[in-house]
Amino acid sequence: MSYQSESLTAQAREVREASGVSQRALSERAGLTQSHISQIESGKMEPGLSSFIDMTRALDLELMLVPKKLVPAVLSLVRAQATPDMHIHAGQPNDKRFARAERLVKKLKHLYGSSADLDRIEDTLRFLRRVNLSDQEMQLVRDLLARLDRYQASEQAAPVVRDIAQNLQRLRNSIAHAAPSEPRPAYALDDGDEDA
Amino acid sequence: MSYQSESLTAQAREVREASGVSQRALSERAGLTQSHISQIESGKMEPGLSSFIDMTRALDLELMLVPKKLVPAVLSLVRAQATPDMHIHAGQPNDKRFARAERLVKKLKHLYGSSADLDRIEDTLRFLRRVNLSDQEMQLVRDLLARLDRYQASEQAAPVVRDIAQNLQRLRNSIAHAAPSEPRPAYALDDGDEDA
DNA sequence: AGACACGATACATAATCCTAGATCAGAAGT
DNA sequence: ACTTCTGATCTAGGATTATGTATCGTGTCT
Repeated sequence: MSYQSESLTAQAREVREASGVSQRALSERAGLTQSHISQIESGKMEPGLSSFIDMTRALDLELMLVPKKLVPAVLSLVRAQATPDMHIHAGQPNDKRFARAERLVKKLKHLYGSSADLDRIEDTLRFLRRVNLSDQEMQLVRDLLARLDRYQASEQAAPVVRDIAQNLQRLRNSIAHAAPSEPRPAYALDDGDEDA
Repeated sequence: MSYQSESLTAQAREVREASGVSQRALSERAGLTQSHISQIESGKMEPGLSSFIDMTRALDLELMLVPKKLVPAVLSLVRAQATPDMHIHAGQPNDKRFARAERLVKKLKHLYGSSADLDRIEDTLRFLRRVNLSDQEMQLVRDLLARLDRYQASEQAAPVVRDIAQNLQRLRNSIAHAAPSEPRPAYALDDGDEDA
């Protein structure tokens, strides 16, 4: 079973993992089952072309046909853009966003009293602030903070806040546990446009 | 069934046709059946990923995963090479002459086996076909093709074929290098127009 | 320890790919 | 007219994919 597609499926997996998307989450977005994705990624089964397209599109990738001669050029193009920053040192306008978020949390604590969840959020934000985030990760943070902003006044903010805290922490963990020296995904993961 | 892969399969078909390869010839090289290829190309069936890879590799194409963001860049790269210069325009009576010539070459390859020279001629013809030629240039091509026609049956066609190949390539190079189109596409693509 | 999310695996069922033939109409070449 | 080559279709049958659901072991977070 020396599949010639192993390189492609491996790339897809790298991108998925680098983006912090679980097989289950991906399966929803792509319209496939988790078990299906697992088998594809581990090379236990050869996907149909359309399944693979569904899967990669959900990862913000496009499957393209390139003349063999141009493969090296395309590769270098992709790699160049692939790892623009990642953790390397920090930031910029994001700082403002974090500052705003931290102020918001403080205000919430003042208004409704501290809660474990709010503490957790505060904590995690402090951590995330000094890590340089990929575009995708930053997008996630942005979304979560936007949600926090939206629900701050709501009556039943509690469960939402809890969910946000969880998500932030999950992101933190994925970064903290990312294999130390090796794991730069070698592939792109930035998308970054479109907010919804 | 609006498959999301139709664009890819259509592209593959274009390349196949542009290369003058029949479905049957391709089916041999790719290890698939002709009927299979027909159905894939006409969108009547969705190929498996590995079938599609077999098929495209036999066409000197690679299936690559590209971040959506880079798609336009890659596309322009690919187009730059696909269209060496293209004085654009013109599908005229010359087309017929070229078609005939290409068939002739194919026949020769079939009869006497491929040779580097025949390959070169085939290649060059494909290029010249889409270029708008001056009367003088066209005259030259006409003469060369006539010679090819004349000597095809000859015992010692080899040196003649070689000479024709050389002359055609010289013409091609003069056209390809004349155009000042772009300084440097940043990714050189030299499609082998160096003389040998 | 208990709860939970992760990926891997198992299994039955449905769906479809893919092969291996043969055939057919159309375009070309002889 | 006859031959040859092209791409499109058909038939069957065997192989593989894909779904749905459920479970398992591992690790992490409460």
